[in-house]
Amino acid sequence: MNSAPDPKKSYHHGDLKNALLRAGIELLEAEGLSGLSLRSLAAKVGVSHTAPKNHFGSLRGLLTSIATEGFIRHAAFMQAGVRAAADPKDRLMAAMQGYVRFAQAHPHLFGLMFSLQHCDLTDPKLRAAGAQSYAVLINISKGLDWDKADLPGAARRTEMMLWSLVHGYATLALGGQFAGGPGGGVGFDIGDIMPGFGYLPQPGD
Amino acid sequence: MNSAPDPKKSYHHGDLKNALLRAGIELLEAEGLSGLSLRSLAAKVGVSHTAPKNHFGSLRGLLTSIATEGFIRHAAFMQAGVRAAADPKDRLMAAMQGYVRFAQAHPHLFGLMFSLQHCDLTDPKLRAAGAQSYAVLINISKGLDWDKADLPGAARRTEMMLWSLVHGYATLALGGQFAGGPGGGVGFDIGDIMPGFGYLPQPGD
DNA sequence: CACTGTATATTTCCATTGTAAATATGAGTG
DNA sequence: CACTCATATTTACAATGGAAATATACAGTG
Repeated sequence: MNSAPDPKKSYHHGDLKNALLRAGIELLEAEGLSGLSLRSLAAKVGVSHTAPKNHFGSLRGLLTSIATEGFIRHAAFMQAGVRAAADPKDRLMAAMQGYVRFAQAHPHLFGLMFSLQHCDLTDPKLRAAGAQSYAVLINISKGLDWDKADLPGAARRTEMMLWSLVHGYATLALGGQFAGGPGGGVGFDIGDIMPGFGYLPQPGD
Repeated sequence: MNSAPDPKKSYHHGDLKNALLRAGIELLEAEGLSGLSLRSLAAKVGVSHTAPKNHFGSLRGLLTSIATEGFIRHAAFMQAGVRAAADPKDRLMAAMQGYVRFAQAHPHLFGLMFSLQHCDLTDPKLRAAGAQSYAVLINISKGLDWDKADLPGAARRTEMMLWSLVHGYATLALGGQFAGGPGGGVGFDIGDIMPGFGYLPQPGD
């Protein structure tokens, strides 16, 4: 009846891969990347120390899967804020602040998601999940009017500008680069450093 | 007579710390962060595998020192471009492009410099070096006129906006996030996604 | 010069980690 | 029931960071 069998009773776990994934994220968020090893994860779940490798191939594979799940949650987190907003201006702010707040609430996960060293950046699932997060920004950037809105490739310029701005802010704030120390006060919100935009009429308005 | 004694002749190297630092950066840039271990570095320099620990305390200490040197080079690289530029608009572009080009030319070093996990972010020398890079952006951002230039804290807003934008762009481009894959084409230059600025008269103009 | 203290470097040793290979388990199928 | 194969475990090994003890040679002092 239960779709998830009792993990204690059987030699075969039944849902070990998902259990490892969930526990892996918990371990990452609790102890940071250095606290998440194949062996510590196995110990936490209560299986042999090579079990994770069976499901993820390697530590790199595990971290790639965790980062993928991170992007899924990241996109959903932003999207929830966007849905709750009324007008284009609020939607824009909701997405940007959602981006930053996710990073602050899950610093280690966020760090892993954009790490250039720990994940397999060519993994299709990871790329697809990352594209989903990007897609949220693409959507809210439609119709934004600024001084590059008349040039060729205006839409792509706007997306890239927004993503660069919010990602840079989130990353630098996390590292305490603005404050002179990790965790120090930042001084300004993402909204305070974002250029003001007008809005062009969109199909459907 | 030589300030750097022949490293082959003596039991005591004489300048081992600097030699380790230089070789460490080489190793990092050649093989990535995973290829830079205390032991591989010691082997490259030709000393015992615990010698690096004597000078840097730990792997973390070594990486922190390398990142510090990275910021020094980063700031100098940007500053050289700024000095070669004539007017404020060129200086702005030179600093921004210098930031991005340094990241592209030294991806592993750049990644380490802004890593949240490998360095001791509280290290005073690291923080001072990072502040030097920030200072270059602070200087070129003086007098920039945009739609936040009338609000309180305008100067700090402008600095943070520029740094966020250029840092986000450099990071995302390095990870291939714009292109759908690592190393893929980006599409637009940093200048193409930067808001246009006016210039306010500065003391000394 | 001889003696000694100290910074520098090496040797030895250990716990942890990722990974490979061989082995064991048991659920599903005929 | 017997067979099969995905799933897990056991065993083993090389590499790493790090601690502690030891060796080396240079600088200062008599």
